[in-house]
Amino acid sequence: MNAEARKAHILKCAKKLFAEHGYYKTQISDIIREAKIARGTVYQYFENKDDLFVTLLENFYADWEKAVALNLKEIDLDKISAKQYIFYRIKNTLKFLQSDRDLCSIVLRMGVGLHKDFDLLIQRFEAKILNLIASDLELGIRYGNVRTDINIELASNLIAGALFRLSYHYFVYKKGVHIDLDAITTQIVNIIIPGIFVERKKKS
Amino acid sequence: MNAEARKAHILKCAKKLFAEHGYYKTQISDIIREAKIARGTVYQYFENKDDLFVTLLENFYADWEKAVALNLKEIDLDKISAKQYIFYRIKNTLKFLQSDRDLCSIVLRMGVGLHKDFDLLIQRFEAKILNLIASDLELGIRYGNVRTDINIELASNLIAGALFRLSYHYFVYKKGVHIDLDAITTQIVNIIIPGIFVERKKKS
Amino acid sequence: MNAEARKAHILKCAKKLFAEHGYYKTQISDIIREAKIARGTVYQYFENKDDLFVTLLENFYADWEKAVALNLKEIDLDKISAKQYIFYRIKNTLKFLQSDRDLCSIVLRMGVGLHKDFDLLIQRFEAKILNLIASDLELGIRYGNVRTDINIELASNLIAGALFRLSYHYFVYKKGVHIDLDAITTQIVNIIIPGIFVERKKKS
Amino acid sequence: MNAEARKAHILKCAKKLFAEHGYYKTQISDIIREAKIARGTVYQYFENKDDLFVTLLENFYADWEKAVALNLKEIDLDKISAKQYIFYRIKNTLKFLQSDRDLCSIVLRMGVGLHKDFDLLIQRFEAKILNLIASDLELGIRYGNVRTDINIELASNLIAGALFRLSYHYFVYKKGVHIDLDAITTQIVNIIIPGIFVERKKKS
DNA sequence: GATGAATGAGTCTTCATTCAT
DNA sequence: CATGAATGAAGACTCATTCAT
Repeated sequence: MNAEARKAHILKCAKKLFAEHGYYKTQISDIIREAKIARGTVYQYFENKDDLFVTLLENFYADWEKAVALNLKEIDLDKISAKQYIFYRIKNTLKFLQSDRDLCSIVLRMGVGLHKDFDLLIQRFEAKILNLIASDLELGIRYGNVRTDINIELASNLIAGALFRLSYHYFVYKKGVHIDLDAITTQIVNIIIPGIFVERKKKS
Repeated sequence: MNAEARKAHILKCAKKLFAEHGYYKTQISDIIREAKIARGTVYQYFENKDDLFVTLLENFYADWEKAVALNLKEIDLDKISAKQYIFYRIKNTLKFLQSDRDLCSIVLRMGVGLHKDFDLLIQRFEAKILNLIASDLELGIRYGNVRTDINIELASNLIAGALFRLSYHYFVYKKGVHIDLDAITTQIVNIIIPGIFVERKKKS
Repeated sequence: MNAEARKAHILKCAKKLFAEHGYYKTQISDIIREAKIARGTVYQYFENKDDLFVTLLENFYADWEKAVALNLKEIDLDKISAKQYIFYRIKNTLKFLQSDRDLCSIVLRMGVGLHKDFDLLIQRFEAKILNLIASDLELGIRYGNVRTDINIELASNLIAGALFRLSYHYFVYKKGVHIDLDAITTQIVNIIIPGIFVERKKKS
Repeated sequence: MNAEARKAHILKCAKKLFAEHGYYKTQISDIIREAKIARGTVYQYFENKDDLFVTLLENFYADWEKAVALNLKEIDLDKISAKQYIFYRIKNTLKFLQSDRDLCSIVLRMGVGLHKDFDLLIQRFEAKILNLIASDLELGIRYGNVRTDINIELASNLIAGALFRLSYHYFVYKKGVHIDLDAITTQIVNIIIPGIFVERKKKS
């Protein structure tokens, strides 16, 4: 196996383990066992464990950049509708993330990266929110407010993801900035409801 | 300080540090320095570091359960419209998450839990996606397809969050299950577009 | 409970635990749980854990001295045979050791004082030696060399105890001193055999 | 130094220290200082401190088994007298225990395994019993009851060892079982006296 | 005297990294 | 280049002892 190939091999094995057990629970010992190489060999190709992990992430981002650039080149803006454009963009984003489950797991870190035990606990919480949203949607369907062709599993994950990210963005990332909860909620509702709700002829 | 108060004090200090540096980068030494107590005192109130962390999470979930139960009691379903109901629900969810920034940071784990260095790298990726979405939205506004009253910062976080969660849900969590990317993308587009796009009189 | 009684109570509880789990595996926590007293109370009566243990041992030795002195006073050397004297002495020694099983266990430390696991391992070895001696005795009985009225269990423990102590005495305690193994073995054989072997009329 | 040799080297150093200071008072730090190796090296060869100690014991037992098997093979039962057989057996047992003073010290645990301080205390007690027995023997010699060719040091250790083991066996190990002290003492006396006492022509 | 929360020195153990072969 | 034994800094946890109430 030549240098290039060996480096790639190590990366692949490490990626799998990082995705499964997180950065801290993955030991060099695990990686060399998985890759069937000697302990010292890792350090021939990577400065240290950090470098190995960072290389993984950077490869991911480089791939992402390339994928986006490629996608943009393929689009002929004059020939497709805005809706088709959006469809195309979203599909390509999903396709990219789908192409490497391990990296997706690492980068999106939802329920990974800590102990298995912690993850389970966190997933329990997320499952609760998802259920709550799902039951609200079902309620809406029964009452005739929500469109019957909605995929509830998808819609509740979509809404939960949106709420989680917005919470993180406004409450953690932009800490200290004053937040007008009513204004934000109104915006969220305005964006989500039209796509979820049954269209009423008048005075909706 | 009585037992109850001391335990709460330790939890508070630990929470802050876990939120800031993640589980693994937070040492017992850090916690006792922050809490100004002796090493052994932590172990008087918690079995071990895990227990401390799990207690934090479990408290959070218990609080969440209580908050949801309380909110549901307050709602008089007959008196409010479906839209008002949604508004109320979303606002309360956000309010709850806003009430404890540290726990929000721990539980939503977006860019937390690993090294500062790794987090920055991951945030860079997320920022790129957010920018991409934002520029698409701006493009849409310029072309007259997207509503001009959309808050771009909010909308792009909403969409990114939705896409991240859906990717995680379908590609990581439901690994192995066959996924029809076109169908999923269509659903996503159908939900998001009505709230984002300018309503066209005909043939939109 | 007055001071005297409380001190005795603590000693009794500690003795039981030391006998069962050894010095190191017995924690102050165990003692105060057993004695149903507060942590600090132990230190009102004893300087430290060592002191507690040493007090136990010293009480034992003081009792032993008293018992021996008492026994000697009771004997009227002129009235009993040498054999009766030996009988009396041995019986009293055994009686004393029997009177306090916990202290006996602590002081004789055979298979106690370390982990349960270690003890089991050591007992396994001792059991093997005992079995070996017992089977030799049975062999001797079959061949008509050993007295049939011998209690094999007792005799093998007696012989094993003798050999263990002599080994310890000559090989550990008197380390460095030259040992003539043949001479010692001859002595041991000369002492043990007459009591074990069948008396032959001639040419034994 | 190859793996085999290094493991043996660690075992040897640990054995020496365990024999000298007991299991608990021997720290990993002591072992690595003695063996002139790094802390981590111990854990390359042994799971933990327990494993190190248990390995020592198990090696000892394995050696013992081998030694016994070998000895039995060497004996030609038809060619030696019963007395010679006993002599041979006892001598080999002693020889084996003599061959490894440290392990002998660990396994026989007489005055080892606790603090030096405790050991001294316990040895003081044992010395008292030994002296008592010795003085009884001297008394017997003066009165013409005990054989003059008896080695008093050896005989008193033999008797003490026998009594200690029997006490431990009947009072600690077989706790709960009813013990007939007179019967036991009679047996002991019957076994010991013939080898110690001067043979009387008549009316013994 | 009794209490038990607080203390912190002392230990074991882990694991990323090095380096001689 | 590959190897894997050796390293030792770092970190979690224990538990005898103290002391304010």
